[in-house]
Amino acid sequence: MTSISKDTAAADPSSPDPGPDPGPAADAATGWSRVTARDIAEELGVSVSTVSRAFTENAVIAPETREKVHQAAERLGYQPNPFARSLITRRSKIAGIVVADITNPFYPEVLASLTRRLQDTGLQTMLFFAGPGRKTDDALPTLLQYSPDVAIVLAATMSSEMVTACRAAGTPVVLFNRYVPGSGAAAVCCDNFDGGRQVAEALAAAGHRRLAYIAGLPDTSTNTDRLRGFVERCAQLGVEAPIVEEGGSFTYEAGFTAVKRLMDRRNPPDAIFCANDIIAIGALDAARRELGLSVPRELSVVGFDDISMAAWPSYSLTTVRQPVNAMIETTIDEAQRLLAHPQAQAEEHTLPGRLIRRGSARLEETT
Amino acid sequence: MTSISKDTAAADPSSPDPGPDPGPAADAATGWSRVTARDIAEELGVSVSTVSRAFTENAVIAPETREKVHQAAERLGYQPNPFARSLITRRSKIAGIVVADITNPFYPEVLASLTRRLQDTGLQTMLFFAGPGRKTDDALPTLLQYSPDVAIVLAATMSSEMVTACRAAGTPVVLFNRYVPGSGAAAVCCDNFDGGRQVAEALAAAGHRRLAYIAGLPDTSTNTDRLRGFVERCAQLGVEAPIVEEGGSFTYEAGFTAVKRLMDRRNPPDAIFCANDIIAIGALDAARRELGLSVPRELSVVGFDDISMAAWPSYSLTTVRQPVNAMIETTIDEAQRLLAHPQAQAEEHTLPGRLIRRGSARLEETT
DNA sequence: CTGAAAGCGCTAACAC
DNA sequence: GTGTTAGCGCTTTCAG
Repeated sequence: MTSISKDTAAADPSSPDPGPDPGPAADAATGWSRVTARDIAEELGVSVSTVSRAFTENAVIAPETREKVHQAAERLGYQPNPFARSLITRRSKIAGIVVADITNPFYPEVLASLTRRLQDTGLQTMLFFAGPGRKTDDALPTLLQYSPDVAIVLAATMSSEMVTACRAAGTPVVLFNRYVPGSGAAAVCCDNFDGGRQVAEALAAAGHRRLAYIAGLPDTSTNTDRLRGFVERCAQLGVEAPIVEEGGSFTYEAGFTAVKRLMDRRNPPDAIFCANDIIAIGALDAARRELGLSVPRELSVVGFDDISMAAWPSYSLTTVRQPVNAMIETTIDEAQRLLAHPQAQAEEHTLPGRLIRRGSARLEETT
Repeated sequence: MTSISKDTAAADPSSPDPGPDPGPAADAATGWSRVTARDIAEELGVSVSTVSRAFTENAVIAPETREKVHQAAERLGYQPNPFARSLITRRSKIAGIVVADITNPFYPEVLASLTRRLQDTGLQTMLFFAGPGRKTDDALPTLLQYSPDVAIVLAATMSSEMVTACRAAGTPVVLFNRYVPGSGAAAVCCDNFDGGRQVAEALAAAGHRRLAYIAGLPDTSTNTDRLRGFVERCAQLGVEAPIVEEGGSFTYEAGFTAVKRLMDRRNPPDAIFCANDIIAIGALDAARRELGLSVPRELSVVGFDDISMAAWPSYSLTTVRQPVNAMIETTIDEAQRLLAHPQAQAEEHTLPGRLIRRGSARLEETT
């Protein structure tokens, strides 16, 4: 697969070779050497169509012809030009991924797995960064230029007009870890609501009396659903309503500063549920290093995501694990479904999360 | 024969629009539909060439014509198809980025800044993941298919054959944070050798007597250069040669386990220089949580990179800061230079790093 | 300054 | 099964 046209000297009898033979279609001046289907066709004395067919699944072509073409291609270093191809097929074999917040370690992890899985499916990834400062909607026209077979939006909201525009352009959109109700965009999420409930339950069962929530970016479904589940379950269990402290964003600093405000209150909480892991880690650091608190003896901290850092001994963070791999599979499936059936109704998928008990929260009833 | 044969008859003066009025792009607000240059041309009664010229810098076209075209384009939601364009211009306006190790938080940070800066330059990013398990060389043929205007390789080595293949295909390669001597690939690195020297100097000056180095991935220039600078400077300063402990990879776990082996020795070190930050953080965690050591009183730990985590209070890691932004600018400049002058000699750029003194190392002479 | 014509490299009918 | 013929949407000579 690594071969490049090297020793194909005999191919072109007419041209006086300047130095080492660059093979067919070489442009010595620019350094450009791109082997085309025609080069292969001429080399083999077949038509370009035949060469094309050799590289098309389910094309009618004699097996031995295909083999011959593949060999020649290998030898001369030919690969079909995906741009020319997609001009006709109207399939770009490209997935456009929009990332809003790479600061949160959850997303590099997702991005890596997602891209890899996409590659396995034959889709290459084009990456677009939105915020901060750049809205998702702004990144999308550029993305749409490339008419990707699917647009996957990580950690960001988008306007329903934009979703409509994408669909009009034939590009299905799948939101990952967000949903925009009524937008018509497909979405794949962890069950944030239930995750919040699980945390409330575990914390209440362990006898925590005064609960708090450190919020992330307002108006995001992840943030509000986790909170809603948490609050609602507290109410059901007869636990006093949690204090809600605005973090403002899903960042380390948000958690770091919020926890200090929280513990400054007359009546500080004995357990804090954070909108996500990176907030929780910030909170943990501030609690221990700045406030000198012993975790979990004096304060329990719970996160959400289960990023790899959560398992590090320094943090040993109790958290709700998002089923990332399942979410990725679902995302890819949904994308393929939407691509295959352009008229299909976009679906919102919700996958269950699971509370991972580590050391940052006291979760057994103390005796 | 030639391409224009579709509506020779029907496309006369005022074509009566069938049904919904505005023609090909009803949703002006949403900004996109599959509108082609021809739609604009017909709408305006000009030729496709003119439309094309309106979107080409330095093309000869009347300013008011260009304006007219732009307005129509805006109104109908037209954007040039980059694939069709690049078929002719042989410039894809795409940067191919190969990432090997996203586990190391240094790279998401780089990736984000790099992609953003590239976007500012008018280049979109295609992302390819190599290892673990997938070699860089394997990712490159796929990348080359898209004939990106530049290939940027993060954190990975590649064979010089592959570099040659890329150049032959007209794609300049810039290695970021690695170099492969004699490969002919351009490279942008922090001065790892000097970084190692700086650490040796600071550690020696503070009176540390027994030094150690936790190595990362063997045979990478980052790893070996940092070590070389460290060892060499120690020798010059008359400090006993550092113990070298193999970590095996640039990971948290590598640091975590290596430090335990190191401290298990008869004659354990009192200062450890780690091949990068994430190793150092693993080492720090193991030293404190597993071995119960007080840092920096009983053990100094120094990293390399200055990832954002290094500044967190839990770690407060003393480390050598890589000049990431300058490295990115250099990378982009070098890429553009190589693209503009295909025959130009690829250069290896080395930018100075700086030791950031935080709390994980005792760097003043104790009294 | 603009339009007509000729492709870029490829796939997709349609013949044979 | 394979070749021939039309384009995909665009840029680019080359006339005028």
